[in-house]
Amino acid sequence: MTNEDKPRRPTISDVAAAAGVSVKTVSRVINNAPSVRPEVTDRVLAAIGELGFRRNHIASSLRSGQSTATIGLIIEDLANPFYSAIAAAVGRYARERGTHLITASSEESPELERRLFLELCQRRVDGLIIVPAGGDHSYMRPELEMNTQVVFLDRPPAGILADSVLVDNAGGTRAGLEALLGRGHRRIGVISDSTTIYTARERLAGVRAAFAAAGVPYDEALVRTDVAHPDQAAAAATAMTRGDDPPTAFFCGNNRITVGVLAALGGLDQDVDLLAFDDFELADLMPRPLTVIAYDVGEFGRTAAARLFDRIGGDRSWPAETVLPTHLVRRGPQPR
Amino acid sequence: MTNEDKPRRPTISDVAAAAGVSVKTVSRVINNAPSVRPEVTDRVLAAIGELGFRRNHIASSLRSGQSTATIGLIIEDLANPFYSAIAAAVGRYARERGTHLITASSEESPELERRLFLELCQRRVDGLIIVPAGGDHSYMRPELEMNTQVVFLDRPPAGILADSVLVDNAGGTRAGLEALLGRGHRRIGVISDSTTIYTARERLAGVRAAFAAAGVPYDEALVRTDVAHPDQAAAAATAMTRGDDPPTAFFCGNNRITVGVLAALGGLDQDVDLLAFDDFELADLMPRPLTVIAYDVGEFGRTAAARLFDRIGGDRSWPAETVLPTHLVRRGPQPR
DNA sequence: GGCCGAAATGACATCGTTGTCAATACTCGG
DNA sequence: CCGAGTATTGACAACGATGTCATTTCGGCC
Repeated sequence: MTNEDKPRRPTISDVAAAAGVSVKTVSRVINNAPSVRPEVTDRVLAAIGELGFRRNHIASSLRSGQSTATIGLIIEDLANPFYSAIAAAVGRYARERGTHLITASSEESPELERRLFLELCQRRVDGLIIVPAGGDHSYMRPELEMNTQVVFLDRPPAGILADSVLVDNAGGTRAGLEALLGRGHRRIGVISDSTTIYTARERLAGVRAAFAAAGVPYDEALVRTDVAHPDQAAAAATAMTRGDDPPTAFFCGNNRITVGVLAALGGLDQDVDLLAFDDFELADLMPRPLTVIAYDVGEFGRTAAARLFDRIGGDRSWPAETVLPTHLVRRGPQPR
Repeated sequence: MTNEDKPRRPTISDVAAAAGVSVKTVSRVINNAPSVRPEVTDRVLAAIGELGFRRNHIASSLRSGQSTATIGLIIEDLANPFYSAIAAAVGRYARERGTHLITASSEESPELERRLFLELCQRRVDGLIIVPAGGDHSYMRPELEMNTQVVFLDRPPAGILADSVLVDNAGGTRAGLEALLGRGHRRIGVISDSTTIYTARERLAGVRAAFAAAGVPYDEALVRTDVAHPDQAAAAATAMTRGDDPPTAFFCGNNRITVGVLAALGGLDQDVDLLAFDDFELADLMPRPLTVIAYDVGEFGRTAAARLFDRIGGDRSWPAETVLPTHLVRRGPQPR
């Protein structure tokens, strides 16, 4: 005869009934509001414990209207260590501020990015950090005007004004290439992601600048763009090494490409030198010389998160672009 | 004089006013409910477009009460590629079902796990996938009874009955060790995570079983547990190799340990053989023979997600334990 | 003892949406 | 042209919490 088959969660009003007080008093106790006698507080807390009551965060944030204590993160692909490092940093930063994180992968599709963004807005996240896939973000404008905060990470916004946190793609790449050139390399294979992507364009610009400054011709035959997957990078590297007058070094435009090129070169051709944008964990164990254009990815994520929380906290200053520096690190076989 | 400084989001009732219909009719249009004349639908849609209205998902799920179209994922550390691969798989599976994912890292703390779990329940997630850090999950019982679905991943629940999805830790490890023993190794260093962790215990059991079956003594001096960080693993490996009668092979109990051991061994001692639980991306480029106990991590996550969605969909069958098989893969320098 | 201000408490409206149910409009058959 | 049945629409309550404001209670003081 008990209706245990009806597992309704206890509400604030169940607690009120059990404790013999009004719902408002229960609300006060839950929120540590003043003006509740200790004795009543105890009674309410007892009822809460007994019923296993937990405040419905949904209802709470609907009523109070302001904060859902949730932020969104839209990245390209969580399985990519670069992005998961960002997600981890952002998640930790958020957690330290009592905020939860909804992560979504846009899979590099502008359309999906847009859908995810709007869905997260419907959930009334307090703000979003986004690594944009699309080239036009004017669709965000209404949401921005309605007080949703957005910080762009790794790539700047287009068509709207918003904070962004970037790395020094061109400068880092140029410095890296200058190092390669300084080591005597003249034929350098360049493998890049799609030039629709900001970072790829910037990095290629860095390549060109370095070549130009050194007076080395930019041989189109040694440049391959639109490489979206390690396998394609491997194929491109293999093709280049098979040509006549093959490259003596490669520039890998991102961590996915580096993986592909490393796999293609395998344990052979120890002489081929590598310059890679993005550091990675096992870099030192790679069987060949390797210079990485490195930066603190955790810091990258934290910086964006800090900016976002400033905005959520009410900062209405003019949007700013923050650029993180890179530095070169020699990896691979350590000379002993 | 305009009050644009008051960026209130338009509500369903603003739309109703603009379209000259009742809120209920707007609600019908939003939800594709039948019985709205096309002409009225158009009028409402026009108003929606004009005002930039977006349904408040918070209010919606509060009212309808059932689903928030959100699930939670509690893992140890999103920065670990193993967990990020899981998160990516779960996220994708969820997204394909119109569900969002809140990811949280417990940092291997039972207390934090508990807090995160309860917080996510307060947000009324439809269900959770959890890689538990704690050894007692009876605190979850009230929530389970109130219809929150939980699937345990990688480690089974303790103190409650719930679905779990595991891998064949003991069997996989035993098979791997048998391979090592078959290759003639007799002194095998074993480096393991804390034995408070289920997977570590199971894998150690697999080690012992393999040793016992082969009649090889289990030398405590070559066993190191409670290794939580690559640096500790590196230190442990270094210490063992410096002993007299050093191991000719190592078993690395998880991917973090493998990283540490690889770093410690560096490019030297090409003869030291490695057996590692968990495959990893650059394994083939490692400078030494390597056997990995591999399994499909994406499948692992998807299996848990599928189970969870079955539960959310109403499956009330008896909780089941699913065990994924492992297989051995030779990695490292390829014989040619 | 009675009065005053502060503390404690509760009644009720409200957040933005959807469920219930009643009211109205329209269709078709006879 | 009427009535039955269906399609369309809206009024109102409700989801579970909190804000507003009124009311009650209490301690202290003259």
